[in-house]
Amino acid sequence: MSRHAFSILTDDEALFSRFRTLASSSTIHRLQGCKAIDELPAHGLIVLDTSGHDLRSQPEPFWQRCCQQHRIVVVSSTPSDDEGLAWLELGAAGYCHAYAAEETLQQVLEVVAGGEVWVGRSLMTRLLKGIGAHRSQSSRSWTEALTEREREVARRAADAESNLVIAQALGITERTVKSHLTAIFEKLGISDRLQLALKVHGIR
Amino acid sequence: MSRHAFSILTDDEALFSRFRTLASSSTIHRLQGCKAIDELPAHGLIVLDTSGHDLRSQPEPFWQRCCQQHRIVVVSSTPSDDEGLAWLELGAAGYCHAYAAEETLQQVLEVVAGGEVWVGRSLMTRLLKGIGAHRSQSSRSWTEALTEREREVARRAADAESNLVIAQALGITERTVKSHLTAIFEKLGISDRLQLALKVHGIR
DNA sequence: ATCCATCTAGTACCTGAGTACGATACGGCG
DNA sequence: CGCCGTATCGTACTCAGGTACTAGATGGAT
Repeated sequence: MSRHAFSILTDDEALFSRFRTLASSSTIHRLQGCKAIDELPAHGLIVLDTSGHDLRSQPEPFWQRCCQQHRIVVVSSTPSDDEGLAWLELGAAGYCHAYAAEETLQQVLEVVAGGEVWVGRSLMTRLLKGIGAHRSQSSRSWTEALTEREREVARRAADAESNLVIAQALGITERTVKSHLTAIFEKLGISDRLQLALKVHGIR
Repeated sequence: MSRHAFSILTDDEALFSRFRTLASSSTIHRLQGCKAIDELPAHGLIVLDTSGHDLRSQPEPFWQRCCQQHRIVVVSSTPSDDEGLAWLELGAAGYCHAYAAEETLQQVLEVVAGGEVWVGRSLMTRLLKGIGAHRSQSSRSWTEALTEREREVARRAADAESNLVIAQALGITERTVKSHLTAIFEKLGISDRLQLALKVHGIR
C-alpha cells in the first residue's frame, strides 16, 4: 500500500508526530492556520484536528466550502457521534479518533484518498438506525422482558414524565410507579430513568 | 499491508478468481453452499456474493445470525443502495460492487477485518441525508445556543454520566458542572437532564 | 477604561428519585 | 389447595440533582 500525500492542521505536537510517521516526510505538509487551506490545490487530502482553536474560529460555511474543494479527514481527541455527524453533514470524508491505532489512521487516509468515505463503527450504527427499522429492532429488545404495565410506565418515564405525573395519568399512586420502575431497572440492568430513556429510544 | 484470511461464497468462477488474487491461496477458503457457514469458527471474515442462488434460499434471520457471528462483506454484481441498506441493517460489515477495482476490494477487506464498517460513497450520502432530515433541525438547534464548554457537559450528561463523573473527566469540580447545567437548562428552556438527553439525541 | 461573556467555584438548601423492607389482593396453574 | 407472577400501596431513609445567591479570574469588544 502506498503512502499518500496529505496536509495537516493541528496545534498538537504529539499528534503531528504521529501523523508524520504515517507519511514520508516529503509527502506530509503542515498547515499554519486554517487560512492556508485556501492556498492548497483542489481535491487534496487534508487532516483537521478539532482540538485546535483554528477550527472554531471559522464559521460553518467556510468548512463546508473546504469539504467541497478537498478530501477532509477530521480527527478528534475527544470524539463523539454528534461531532462526527456534524462534520460528515458538512461534507467531511472521514471522522475518527485522533489517537486511534496507526494502522487505523493509515487505513482512513487510504480509504479517503481513494475517494470513499470513512465512518467508524458507533457512528455507522447510528446512521443505520436513523434510516430504517428505528423502532422495530431496538424497541423489540427492551420491551420483551417487561410486563404490559411496566412498558407503559417505562415509555412515560423515558419521555421525561415525573413519577407523580405518571401516577396521575395511570390512576395509581406515586409509590406504585416507583415499584414498577424498580422492577424495570432490575430487569434491564440499569439504575435510573435516563439510562432507561436511552434504551427506550434506541440509543444504547 | 498484510493480506487477510477469508471465506467466500459464490457461484461465479470469474469472481472467485478475482478474489483469489487478493489473498494468497492458503488464506482463501471457498464455501460450498451457505450451510457451510455454520461450520466456520466465529468472528471470521466472509464474502458473500448476492448473485448466487444460495443467498435467496435462506430467510433473513439466518443471515442476521451470520452477521452477528462473523464479519460479513456482501458483494453484488448489480449493486444498489437499497440492497446495500438491507444488508447493512441485517448487520453486514461491508457492501460493495463485486467487480470494483482490486485495490478497493482489498481495502474493503482490510477495513472490515479491522473491525470497522465499510460503506460506499453513494450509500453513505444517502445515510447522511436520511439522518440529516431528522437531526438537523433538532440537533443543530440545541448546540448553537450553548458555549463550547456547555456543549461538552451537555453531551456527557445526555449520555447518562453523573455530575461527578463529568467533573472528573473535565478536571473541574462538581459544583462547576452544576453551574454549566443550570445555564444549559435555562438556555434550552428545560429543567432536568432527561429532557436534555431527549433534545441532544434528537427526540423532542 | 469599561463592560460583558465565559469559566470557574463556595455554601446552603430543597426535592425528586431510588431503595429497603415490608404488605394486600387477584388470577392462573399444577 | 398452595405457589407464583402481577399489580397495588405504606413508611422511612439516603442521595444525586437542581436552585439560590454569590463571586474571582480571564479575555475580548467598544
